Amino acid sequence: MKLTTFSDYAFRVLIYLASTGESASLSELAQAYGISRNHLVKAVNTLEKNGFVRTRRGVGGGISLARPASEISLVEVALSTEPNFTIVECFDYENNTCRIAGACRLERILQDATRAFMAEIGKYTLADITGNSKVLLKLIARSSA
Amino acid sequence: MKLTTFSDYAFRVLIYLASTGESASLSELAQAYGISRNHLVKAVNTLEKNGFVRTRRGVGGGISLARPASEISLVEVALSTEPNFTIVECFDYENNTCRIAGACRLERILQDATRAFMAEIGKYTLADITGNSKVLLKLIARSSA
DNA sequence: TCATTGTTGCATTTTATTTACAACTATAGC
DNA sequence: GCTATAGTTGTAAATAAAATGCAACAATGA
Ligand code: SF4
Ligand code: SF4
Repeated sequence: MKLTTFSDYAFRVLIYLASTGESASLSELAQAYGISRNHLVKAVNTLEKNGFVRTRRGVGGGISLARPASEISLVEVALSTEPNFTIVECFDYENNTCRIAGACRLERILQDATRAFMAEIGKYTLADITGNSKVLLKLIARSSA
Repeated sequence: MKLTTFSDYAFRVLIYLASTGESASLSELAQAYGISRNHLVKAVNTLEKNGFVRTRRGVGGGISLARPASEISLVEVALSTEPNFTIVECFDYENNTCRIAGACRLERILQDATRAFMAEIGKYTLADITGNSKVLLKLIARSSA
């Protein structure tokens, strides 16, 4: 069970933007985390399409938060970046082949468990996880030096 | 985010055994769910190694529960069949490359969320999800006919 | 007009998962 | 003991999903 690194990259972008409080270019983000610019492209794109960040092309452009960090719920982010939450095949009603789907009580339990997972993440906003922005930025600066 | 079908197959095996209350052969299990015998082999093997089922070779052999269904916690099963719960890369301390690991608050939140997921599953035992064994067996019988 | 910076779509590589297979060992019954 | 049954083991192939790379493009500000 894991999230895609795609989702995690999206989180890292948001964390960076909220920590600096400024806008940043794709290249800057890539350098900050030591990951290829290409990897970030899609993540940033998805964030933009879902209204979490604003982007501006051209000189002086870049990526910035579209709303205050305190209004960006972590669960919303996860829901929009993660391709799916099909924990078991029966969750995908259309393609299910399991013969006991419908009567299987495990299905419901796994749904509840997934909801519990989401609820836990939903307790926090981007602001909650960037209160220690100085430490975060220091770590990033040190590694990217 | 998803569990491997490997884990789900393990659950299906346990559900079947608990529902019939008898032992079953790999072939019988495969036929019951309409999945290839080969797929089940590893799942059953893992279940055996973790003490959930007992196996007997030879004529009249087969697979049966190693303990009462009421003593088989669903979370234990998931923990032993799922290859890992590395939600994000920093969970795997050895191979982590994320520069903010350690200071990142998201890490802790995701750990809590995972624990919440587990706790939810841990509320139930195999007995809890096979109270409707008749319905389950009927569904299986109908589809495998 | 130009350098900068994000956008888009596609191709490739890599990894994880799923599935298949075959030779092997144990068991029960005759 | 022989034989059919049934699980065991290790490996390999196929598939699917994710991760990564690239290049041509479009917008923007100086
Ligand atoms: S119905 Fe039950 S056994 Fe079948 S896929 Fe869903 S959870 Fe698994
Ligand atoms: S430290 Fe934070 S950003 Fe880095 S991998 Fe862990 S959760 Fe993701």
